[in-house]
Amino acid sequence: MAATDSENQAKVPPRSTPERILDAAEDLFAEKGYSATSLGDVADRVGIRSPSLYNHFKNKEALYEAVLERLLAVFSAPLGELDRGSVTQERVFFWLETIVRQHHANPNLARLLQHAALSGGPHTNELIDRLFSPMFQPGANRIEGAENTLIENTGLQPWAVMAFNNLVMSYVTMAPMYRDLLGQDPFSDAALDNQLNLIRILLRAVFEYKGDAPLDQGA
Amino acid sequence: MAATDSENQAKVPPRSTPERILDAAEDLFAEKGYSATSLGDVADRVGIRSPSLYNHFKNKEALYEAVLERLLAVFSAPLGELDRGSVTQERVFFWLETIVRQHHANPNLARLLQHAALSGGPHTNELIDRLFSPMFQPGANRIEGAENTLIENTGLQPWAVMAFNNLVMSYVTMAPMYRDLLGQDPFSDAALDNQLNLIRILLRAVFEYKGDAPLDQGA
DNA sequence: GGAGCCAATGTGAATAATCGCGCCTCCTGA
DNA sequence: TCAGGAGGCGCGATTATTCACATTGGCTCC
Repeated sequence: MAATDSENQAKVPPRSTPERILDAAEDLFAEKGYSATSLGDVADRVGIRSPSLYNHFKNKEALYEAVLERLLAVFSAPLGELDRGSVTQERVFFWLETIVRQHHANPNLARLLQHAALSGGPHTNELIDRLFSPMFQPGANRIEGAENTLIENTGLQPWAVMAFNNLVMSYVTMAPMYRDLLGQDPFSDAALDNQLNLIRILLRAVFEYKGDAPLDQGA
Repeated sequence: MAATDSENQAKVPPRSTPERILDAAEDLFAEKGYSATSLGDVADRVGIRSPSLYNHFKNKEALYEAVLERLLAVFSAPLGELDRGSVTQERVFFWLETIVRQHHANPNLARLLQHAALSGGPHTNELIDRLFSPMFQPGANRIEGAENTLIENTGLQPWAVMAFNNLVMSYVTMAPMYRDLLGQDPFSDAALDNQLNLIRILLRAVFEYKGDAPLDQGA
């Protein structure tokens, strides 16, 4: 039903100026980080002069906030979706798959978050809270369907959550480095399948690990 | 004998000015990235004025190169160490453990690399080659001790290499975000143990995965 | 052991470019 | 007609970089 684009009606023919500014700013903030992004670059990409930006956003920080807000709105939906109901291996995987696909479709949130983790910047703490708190909520990620010793016995559960999250996000932020090494466009459909397959394998390990037979040293 | 410093310690060589510049620049480049780091910040941290930097380094880019070179010298040794001999699960784990410990001891390489992956910067391609090529060398990472179907059948081997590498590096670059959520200093010894335990579990999954019983959809 | 010298290393001042940002004017379309 | 949105202009701060200059420490030669 989104097929009303180029032909007949008034909706969405050209994006509005604020939207085009947000688009450009999102890409640039994600690539260079907050402080290294200049408003001149943003304006150039939109096709206007930098003072004109101030007709739409109070200042650089407000523009950054708006970019964050728009990204968070897209990603917040699936993040809280695992809270309700029993957490089975299948549900976790489909939850991860959703997030992976979302990051593939728009890699900018992961990139922005990585910049924030490295260098700080405005609203970093708020950003962390809104993205990560849902995942570490007491009750979230509580495995009920299986007697998983990983969670209860070794106390590694939050570490596993962190690891899988890092896996998904660092794929986006680091993949360009592997383009040559993998011999594949990291954002192609085939690459996405490969990444999902590997995640499935690793997820099985976490779910089925019973704590027996450590590699070669006492736990 | 040569103890003319403060006490009678044998070794307290006061770091030379170039070394102190490199120390400061490494921290700042790792935190803010190349372009967002100002030479004034570097000079301030050393305790000199920024023009004095030019007595020791040709320009900002040369300083950055020197920082990279010094870091690569530390990390290049274990990277090529897996090339020779059979690749067993134990050897891979100890190899990973070495790298993890090195990143914990000096997180700056991972941070610098992450900045380069996101924003580019001088010598990024060279940096990628020198760090990642050894891992993807034909012959490297060739599992001989076990009949691992992951490698040969599913073609996921380079993806697994990439995933574990991302796991190690993104721990360093993202861990600060999890400090509150994990309730632990991510760079403490206890945290390091937890990370190593999880890596061990995931590594077993990759080694022992035989390709049977995909989660719930045909391979 | 001075006198002279040079290279190394620091400094402040100056330059040109770029930055975020405010002011003010002009154009356009409803 | 009129207001919103774009551009021109410019201020003040910061950037990398250069230069002229002061100070040092060690070297040689008498």
